Amino acid sequence: MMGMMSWEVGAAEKQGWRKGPWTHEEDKLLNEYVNLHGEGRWSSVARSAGLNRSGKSCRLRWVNYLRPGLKRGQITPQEEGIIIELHALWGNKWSTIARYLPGRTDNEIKNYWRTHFKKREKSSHKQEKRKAQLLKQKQQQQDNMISRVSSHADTDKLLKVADQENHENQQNNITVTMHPSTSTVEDHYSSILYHHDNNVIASNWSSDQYYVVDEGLWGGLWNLDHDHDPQNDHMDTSHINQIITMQNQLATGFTFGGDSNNFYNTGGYIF
DNA sequence: AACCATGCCAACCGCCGATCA
DNA sequence: TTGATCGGCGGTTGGCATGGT
Repeated sequence: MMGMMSWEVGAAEKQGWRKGPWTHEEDKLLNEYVNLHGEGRWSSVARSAGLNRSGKSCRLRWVNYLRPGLKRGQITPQEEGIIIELHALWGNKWSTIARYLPGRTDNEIKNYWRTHFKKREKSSHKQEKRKAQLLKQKQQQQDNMISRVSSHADTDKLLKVADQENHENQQNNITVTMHPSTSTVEDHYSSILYHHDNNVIASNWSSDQYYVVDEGLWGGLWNLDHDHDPQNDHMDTSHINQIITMQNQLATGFTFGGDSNNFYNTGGYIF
């Protein structure tokens, strides 16, 4: 990456860029410049504003500290709940999670998570190994599912896929439906629900989520690798909460080690 | 009072993908 | 097509504050 040297902070010292905490004067210069010319072109901001800082450093300072509308102070219990839920959905996608917490930065959320939840995460490290094993085992099964579903382009065809799945799963008493809240074909790809005796036992929501049903019951592992981007599909928090509620329902249907509110780190079968 | 552990947070690092000439 | 540049991301570090011994 030699071409990146002028941008990389790692080269800051070689370039003579200043490092370390920002001074009030530097903040003032950056603020004035961005207010006048807008965000972007960070490397020229550094030069034009008379800042002896790398463009990357300027961007970071603006995004995490100077940007208008940033919230200060402690993360509220409500916000914590959202962080927990969205982390359960997407893992360490801090910038994605931050989009659902107005005024909070990805850095802030990341720091908060590290401070408050990292310890709990460690305890489930062993369980992660088990999950990885399961993942490998089921990869082939999952690939088959992806190729089947992604070959269809509209809802009718997707419903046929569901029928096909139903037929294949008849022996196990498993039925397949589409999640009722979906409105686009893309959503349908990621919203197939699996039922057993009228109970939802698995779903395909989110790229990073693998919902494993009780091994004794079915042994299915599904992940449609739907690359969910909240900016593109305009999903709001209430929709997220619907999904989370659904996930909690799913969780209670599994053989979980902890309560459904804490399934994200209980070593349950969602990961 | 001094030391240590821990929490917190701003800032840096390294990498990757998009864009552009 | 290729290399340079830019923007953004997640991971990590280091310094300060605070509380306990």
